[in-house]
Amino acid sequence: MGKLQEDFEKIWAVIRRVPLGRVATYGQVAAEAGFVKRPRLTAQALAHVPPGMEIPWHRIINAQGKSSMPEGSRGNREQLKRLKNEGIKIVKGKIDLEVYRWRPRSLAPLLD
DNA sequence: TGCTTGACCGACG
DNA sequence: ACGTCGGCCAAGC
Repeated sequence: MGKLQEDFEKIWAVIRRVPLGRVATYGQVAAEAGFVKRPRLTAQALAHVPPGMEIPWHRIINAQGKSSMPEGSRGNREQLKRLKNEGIKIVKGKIDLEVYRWRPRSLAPLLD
């Protein structure tokens, strides 16, 4: 396994902890996985999720409270649809992070 | 080898 | 509520 692949695993592990009905930002996920200031690693990890792997990818949104997928794209609609199904309110394409952001017990892993 | 591009972010004006 | 900038770093060309 390459190092990048291992990093992806850590990111995916964090994403799997985001509970139903809540969301997390790219930067938040990266930091929680031990990669501060590397939100793009989360984006990359999501883009490389193996087919068939079960993971709540739709709960990851950007720091502006919006889906980062191209507006109007299939993925974008699918994401918003799933979030609504989980009871999340979306006003003008935006989610209130103050209300729906996932708040884990530990802010960052001290181990690795 | 160098430059551009990303499912990004926070600070600043 | 914008637009810009610098930080970040793997991939593709």
